Amino acid sequence: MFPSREDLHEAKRQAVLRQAATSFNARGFHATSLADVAAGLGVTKAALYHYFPNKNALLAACFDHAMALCFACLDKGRAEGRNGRERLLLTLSGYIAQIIDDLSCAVVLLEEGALEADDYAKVIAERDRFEKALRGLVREGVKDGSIVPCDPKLVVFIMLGALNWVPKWYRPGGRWKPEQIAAALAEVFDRTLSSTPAAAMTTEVARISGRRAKARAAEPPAPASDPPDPGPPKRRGTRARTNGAAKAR
Amino acid sequence: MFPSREDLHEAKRQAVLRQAATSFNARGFHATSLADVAAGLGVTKAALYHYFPNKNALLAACFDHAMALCFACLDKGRAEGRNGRERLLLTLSGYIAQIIDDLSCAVVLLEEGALEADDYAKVIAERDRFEKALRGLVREGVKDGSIVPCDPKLVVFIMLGALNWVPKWYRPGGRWKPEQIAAALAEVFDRTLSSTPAAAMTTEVARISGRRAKARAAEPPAPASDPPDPGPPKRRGTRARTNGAAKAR
DNA sequence: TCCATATCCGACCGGGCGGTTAGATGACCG
DNA sequence: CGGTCATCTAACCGCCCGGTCGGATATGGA
Repeated sequence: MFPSREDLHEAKRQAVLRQAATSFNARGFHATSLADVAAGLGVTKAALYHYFPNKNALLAACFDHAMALCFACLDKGRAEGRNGRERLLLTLSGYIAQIIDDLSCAVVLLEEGALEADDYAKVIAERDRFEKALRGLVREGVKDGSIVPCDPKLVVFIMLGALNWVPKWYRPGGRWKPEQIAAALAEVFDRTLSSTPAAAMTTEVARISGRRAKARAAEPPAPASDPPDPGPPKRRGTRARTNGAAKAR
Repeated sequence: MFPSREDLHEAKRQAVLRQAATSFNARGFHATSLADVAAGLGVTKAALYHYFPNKNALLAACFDHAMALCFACLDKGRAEGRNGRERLLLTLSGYIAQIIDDLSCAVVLLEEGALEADDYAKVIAERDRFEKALRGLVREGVKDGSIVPCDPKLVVFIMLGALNWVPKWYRPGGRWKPEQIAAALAEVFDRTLSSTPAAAMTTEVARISGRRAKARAAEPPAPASDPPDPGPPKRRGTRARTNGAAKAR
């Protein structure tokens, strides 16, 4: 028999965690009782205590899981992107997929305050590390010319805000499929950051083709130059041209 | 004597509301007890019941107030902007100032679920109206050429997400002043939406000059054309040029 | 087969919170 | 001065929720 005793235990633990994350996301941490979580699994409250010592530990585990996923996205983005902008947008695409698809433990991000002091410190530290890494990608993009000069801290805040807000309006059965949303957001962020901003964006998210490369990664590998951004395209492509230096300093 | 009996009552009511909003924002609705709110005002729990029938009514009042401010911003933006993009960005600048400065009742937006059914329906209806209006501004901007073709619904979601996230990272005593943040966000959104995106943005929010026109409203009134966006500037200004049609459909 | 252990349940406890009530205080008005 | 009403408090109630406990059932190893 494959599933050993410990395997089963771990599997159930995961199930509890997922259910808890779902409930917390739906109604908020404080508004969710352990009885709610248990009911969602068809067991009673007391059963949960076989897998977690208390409610706060459950929340902490949600955060840990979410942060782990964040860093996984970061690694993937770093590996697959060809310049700073691509790496950043690939990372964020992954992040959003995680938020939408994965029953998203992540969005619990809203209730950090509910954590106990030491758990809180740990999560915040991790989150800071993640944000610092994103800012690093932005700086990288500015340096290699794929991203316009900007304040990395600010743009990262903006993007994370937009992403973390998604669960507020995303409707699982709705007309916008997760991949479409991820692609659309990447497109908008690309417009914001790219040193060669698009002249137009998709006018209907619902019409974005299913499989669509994110972060412009699949665009023709830029006829001319390579990894560092192609710079102003030869002429009248799908890119807008920015004018002048100014503001930057 | 100026303050009549009713005036005093109303003033205290407002004080209760502000305190409640502050507490709700800080710790969340469910995590805030009425005793907390009362303590913040130096009174006891029972006193609050002279001004609000129950805790939920308090929350509902917060939402009402917040939504009223939203529509005030909208009116102001509509009146002062010279094209769709300006009107939109002015509105959002006001919105953010409200969130940051005004002890922000608004951010309670996160706990809508805590409202009772009928209050909930009312707030959601108002919020939808507001979002619809913003989308209208986007469409307007696309039509008058100040905003690139895009999906209005999506970009509004993105912007509201970014804005509603601000309270998560804004620190009252910090290096970024509220006006700087408002200006910086407007600049980034401008980069995202403008049909003539800037070639660079501010690289340090903390260095943005105090009084700074928002939404590009104060830029030289565009030597040539008028209200509708100046279109691609004559040559090498501070604006990037976008290339081609493509994507739009 | 029998013991040890894991799993889960029903019942319970203690505390905290929303909400109520009775009464004390004081301001206004005739 | 006396009555009325607003204001606010202290004390209390009932409920719900996090957490615990003893016991029932099942599972697996020797």
